[in-house]
Amino acid sequence: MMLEPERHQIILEALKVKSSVKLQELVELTNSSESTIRRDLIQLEQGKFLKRVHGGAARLQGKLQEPSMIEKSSKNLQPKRQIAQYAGSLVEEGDCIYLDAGSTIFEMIPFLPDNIVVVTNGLTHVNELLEKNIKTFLIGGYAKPSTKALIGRGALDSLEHYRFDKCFMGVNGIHSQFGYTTPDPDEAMVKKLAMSLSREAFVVSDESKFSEIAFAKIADLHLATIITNELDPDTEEQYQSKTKIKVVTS
Amino acid sequence: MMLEPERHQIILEALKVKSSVKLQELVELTNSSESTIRRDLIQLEQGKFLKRVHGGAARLQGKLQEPSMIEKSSKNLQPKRQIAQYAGSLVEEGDCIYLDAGSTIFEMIPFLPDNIVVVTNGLTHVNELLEKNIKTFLIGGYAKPSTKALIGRGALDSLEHYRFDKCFMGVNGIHSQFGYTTPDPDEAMVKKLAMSLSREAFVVSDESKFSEIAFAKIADLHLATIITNELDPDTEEQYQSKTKIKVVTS
DNA sequence: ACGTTTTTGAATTTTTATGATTGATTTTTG
DNA sequence: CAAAAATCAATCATAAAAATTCAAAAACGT
Repeated sequence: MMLEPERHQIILEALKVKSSVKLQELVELTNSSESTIRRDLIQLEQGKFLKRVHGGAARLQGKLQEPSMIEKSSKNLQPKRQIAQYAGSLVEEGDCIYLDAGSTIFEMIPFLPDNIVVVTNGLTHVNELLEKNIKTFLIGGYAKPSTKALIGRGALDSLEHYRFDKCFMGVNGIHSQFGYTTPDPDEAMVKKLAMSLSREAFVVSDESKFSEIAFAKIADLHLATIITNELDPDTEEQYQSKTKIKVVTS
Repeated sequence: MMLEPERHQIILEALKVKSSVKLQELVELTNSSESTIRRDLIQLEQGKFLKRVHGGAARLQGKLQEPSMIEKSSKNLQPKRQIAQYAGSLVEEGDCIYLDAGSTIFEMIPFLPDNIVVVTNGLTHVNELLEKNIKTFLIGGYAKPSTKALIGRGALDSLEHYRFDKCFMGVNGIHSQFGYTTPDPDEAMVKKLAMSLSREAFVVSDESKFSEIAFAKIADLHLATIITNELDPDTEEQYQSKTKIKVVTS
């Protein structure tokens, strides 16, 4: 028999060689049954690692698979969606909110009510927002090629014209002493300003960011409510004392 | 048997070599039946990957194509693309330019040098620009759902922070008396401001916009150089007297 | 070791993709 | 302009694959 992550690895590796694989090939490759492979494919599709087609699976174009992405299987992605769903439920009709760039926040969009106004610095969010008929404003700024976030002076200038009921932020590090951090100082400034313009700020993050420190500081812990999934009790207690945390359980 | 994505890939590869393929060729290439290929072609046409023609399928020229297509002699280029190519050739290395939203201006992007800075209000332009490694800034503003252009007060505020060597504009009407016009007043304001911030302004348009008048006025004729394709001699003379016109011939 | 939960594989029903067939439409040919 | 040839759209039967269900096996925590 074969462990689940090992099979997933084999499937993704097979898709690196060819742009599509037949289900039967995967059955032979892994010595598992059809049913098992099917279940694997369902999981991997949900995690946006591949596209399922009749007869097998195909690589999805547009997304390059980073090695780090392969390791985290769909197990880490289902919780991510749960967090997003909860965060989305905090937004009320008529709200005016700021959405930070990045994939974590992107996941929230399907769960937003549509009678709201959204301001964002995430280029990738716009199509999704407009399809939901949400009134969308973009701030200006330099379009960062890697993340398609708008940053820099233009972004800060644009932001100054707005005030928000709520804002939702992605971060790279959450640390009890150093607060919220992210690698790019320019991005940090945008996040910091957006938070200060909001009546209520939320940091949306999975547990992997806790006790991490990135290069540039955004703000102190107490300036936002953290929305995350299950933590080990020690960590949870440690942070509960510093700021509000909402733990989303399955 | 063969998986669907694999067939699709073969079809698209075939269209990279030749500008059109016969259905029968695809049948042999893929060992599938006519019906299957027909169904594939319908799908691919719906996805805007090709155009279906009697007897097979043809490449469509609107989409972004491989760099090979840039090398094609100008005689094969459609008028719109010819105009775009000429407009692109006006941009010099080191320039800082403004690109208006809209499909006409979008066509210019493949013909731009990459050592430039671009500011734009066209959301759809950004991906294309970044893929060419062009330093790209977006202005802020309301994201208009139909055209994905950024307009409104946020757009005007953002623009004020920039100055441009050149700007390239799309318009809906060019009229010897009423000047340049476009249907949306908010868009007109953005265009007007961008033009006034540029050392040199260019209106890029095919001949269909001449003598047309849309609702909102952008600017007088003499404030921009018009880049267009062949006009009837009367029209050309009429406008020559009011502003500079570059007529691109095949 | 025991009961519980999760994972797996086989058997089923349902759905889907395919290729052949038909008649209609378009293009080519005389 | 009409007849012939080619291509197309629509329908249908069938074979392949997907979803569903259920029981056995493995992993897990106590």
